[in-house]
Amino acid sequence: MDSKERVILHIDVNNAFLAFEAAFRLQHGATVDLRKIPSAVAGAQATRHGIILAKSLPAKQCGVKTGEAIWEAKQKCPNIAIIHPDYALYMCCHNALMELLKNFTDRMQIFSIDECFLDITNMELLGDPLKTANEIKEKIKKELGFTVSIGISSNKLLAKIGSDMKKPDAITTLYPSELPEKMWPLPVEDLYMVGNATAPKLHKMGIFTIGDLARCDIEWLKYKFKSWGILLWNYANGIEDSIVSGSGHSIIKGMGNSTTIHFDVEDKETAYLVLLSLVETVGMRLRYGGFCCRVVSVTIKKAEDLTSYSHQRKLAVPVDCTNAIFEECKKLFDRMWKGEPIRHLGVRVSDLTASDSIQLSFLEKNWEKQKKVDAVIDRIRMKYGPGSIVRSGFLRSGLAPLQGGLSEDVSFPVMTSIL
DNA sequence: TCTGGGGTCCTAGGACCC
DNA sequence: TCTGGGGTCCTAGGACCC
Repeated sequence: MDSKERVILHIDVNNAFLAFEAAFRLQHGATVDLRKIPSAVAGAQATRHGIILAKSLPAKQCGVKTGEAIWEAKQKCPNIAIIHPDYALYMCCHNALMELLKNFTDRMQIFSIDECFLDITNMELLGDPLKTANEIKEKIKKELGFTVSIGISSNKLLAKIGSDMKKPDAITTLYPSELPEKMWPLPVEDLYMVGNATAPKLHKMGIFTIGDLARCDIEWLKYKFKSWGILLWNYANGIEDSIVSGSGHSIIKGMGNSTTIHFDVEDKETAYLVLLSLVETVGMRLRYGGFCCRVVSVTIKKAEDLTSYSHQRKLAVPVDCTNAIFEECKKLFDRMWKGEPIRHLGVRVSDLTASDSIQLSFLEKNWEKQKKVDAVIDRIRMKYGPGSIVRSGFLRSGLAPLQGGLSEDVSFPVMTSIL
């Protein structure tokens, strides 16, 4: 039995955040299309969130790069228009896009806020895959007002690489038979999973194109990079067979919340307050999802050199109480902090279990009373908004009492090395 | 006026057990 | 006069993605 070749599409919104803004503004009477002038979506400099999140083509032509600071972008492109991000709008656009795509097939995997895989195997009734892709592309442009790039292949990896090859508003096929001609001449850093650390190492080994990597001895790569080497070799040869996993099925492994504080934190009390604001949100998300966590971790990013370090601890019993998590965070923080100025703090919980299946332990502090308090606070915030109940410690602190989004916005199955 | 925030997976080393 | 060796769990850090 030979299994039939699959047909996979990868759909990728071009310059997503900027395109969402542009489309929304045009629909609401704007006369200028942000995509046609030098522009970018970037956070506020005053609160030290000023990096480029998305940019227009004219800005890109000036040399503006995603991830760089606003002042750098302005040096290259003095008249660049800066727009502050509106994540609620982006989630609306995301939802609208996914709704539209659902009409083509339910074999669909949401990959990020602006990316999606469709499995259209056995849908010949729609005609040639190119025709289907074109139909999707035009429908999105007409109904949602932004353009996408689509890659077509027989697996997710190649579809994804394909969608990246021609932009914007384009369709590219990248079937295995096309690899020598289309993919192997590309620089090795264009390969999915070859990042800033791996690329220089490969270069040192004389590997500069994806083809160089594909023709490498796999044993040598294995020796050099362990399991990573095998993955790289497979990817360079277009080998990848994960399924398009239907939306919503992926199991969440952990949740985190972190923030760059708009001033350097130099005392413990302020750090505690920031940690609490982060835990408040994580705790609510945890309870909202019906989870308890067993591992709590705290990350500190130093103001001095922007490097970070973290500590974590596994608890004897899973918890979901804001205070329980906060207590642990404080202990972790005390254990690790050496007194240097802090730019950024993060809290993360993992090793999640369903909250209805946990056992009470007589050894750990009993959090039953706290659970009830959390439940009441959650209900009030759900009904009257996150700001309706605030801990008094924040009142004159100049800090936000809750940090980070309360995401009904599904956390995405996000990128793993096994696509 | 320096560089965000949300994820996943892998590895190495130490503790501890048999 | 010897320090083998396998296994699991835990933690810190690094790599990658959007």
